[in-house]
Amino acid sequence: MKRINIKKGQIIQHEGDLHHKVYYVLKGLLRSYAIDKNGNEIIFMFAPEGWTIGDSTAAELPAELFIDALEESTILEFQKDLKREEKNIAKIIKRMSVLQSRIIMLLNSNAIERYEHFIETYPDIVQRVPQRMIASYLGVTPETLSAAKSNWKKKLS
Amino acid sequence: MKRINIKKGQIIQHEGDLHHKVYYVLKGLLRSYAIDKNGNEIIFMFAPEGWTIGDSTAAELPAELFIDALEESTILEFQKDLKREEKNIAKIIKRMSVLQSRIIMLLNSNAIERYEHFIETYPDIVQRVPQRMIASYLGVTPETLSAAKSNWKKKLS
DNA sequence: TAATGCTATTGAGATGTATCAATGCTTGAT
DNA sequence: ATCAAGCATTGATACATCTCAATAGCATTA
Repeated sequence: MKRINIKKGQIIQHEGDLHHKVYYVLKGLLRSYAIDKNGNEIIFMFAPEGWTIGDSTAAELPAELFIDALEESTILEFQKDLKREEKNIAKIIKRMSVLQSRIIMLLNSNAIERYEHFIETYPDIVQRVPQRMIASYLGVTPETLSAAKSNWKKKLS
Repeated sequence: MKRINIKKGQIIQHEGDLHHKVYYVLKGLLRSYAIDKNGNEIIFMFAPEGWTIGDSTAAELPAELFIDALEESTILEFQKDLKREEKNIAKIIKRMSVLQSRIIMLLNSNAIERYEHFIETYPDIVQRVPQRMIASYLGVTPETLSAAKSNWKKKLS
């Protein structure tokens, strides 16, 4: 276990890396993301204080995602270890539920519904990341999210 | 642990059920699905022989999904049990990887790319379920999937 | 102060997908 | 054999989202 300070923009896991580690965020904000065939960032998750990131893939497999810091952060780095993960089995199953809910949301909701759900679920993160990254997390373009918000406000008034 | 035969169409888990069980498929084909606000089925997963279904949610939480049989099936029913799941931690983490990949696919691919990926990944299932259910799993309407396949074949020739 | 880069917004037009209706096909039941 | 139900396909139209370009705001830096 190692305590590490990382700067904004610093990448701590590259796609294809083999030796997996798990990161617990003490302070700051990290994200994981993929790069698609057109070079676009696809944001998979955000990890603020108290979250763990880098744990959804098997240690034998190469990482599919990059992980970097969106703010100056302090993290704890752990070696991947089934024994430890066994102790956190309840937490892992809870995270599976979250992934399941997100899949169902992606299967049947539109841009504005996804955004509403996001701000309800992660109100703190909304303030801390650029809107274009939220758009990426939601699976829409920044322009679409902006327009959807605009229509949404009109409707409310 | 109980061995159970179920008929095509029979529902073995209802949304909102509290006491969770896990089902291992010996023979046949099951699926899990949600019903959205418009009454549409949203298919979350298929489970043919050798698969486990009903394990992605915490036992304390009410089920979000229905589970039923798409073919006459034989299953083993287990009580949910963290001790047993600890032994399968590697399997659970592998399933998390699958969910992660599916999310990334839903975030950035269109109907035909999703379909291509599906038939490569689950070639056996394609033959066994109606196409409208595959469309639901992919997050598109049956009409869109049908049209996408048609365009796709034209492109190939 | 001015200049640069990053971001959010807006609009126009193109593309993808949904909705609705009609048709023909297959399957299972009577 | 007939009938009914479910399914896949097709086409027309509406809607959602994407792409591209222009603009303005804001922060950082020269």
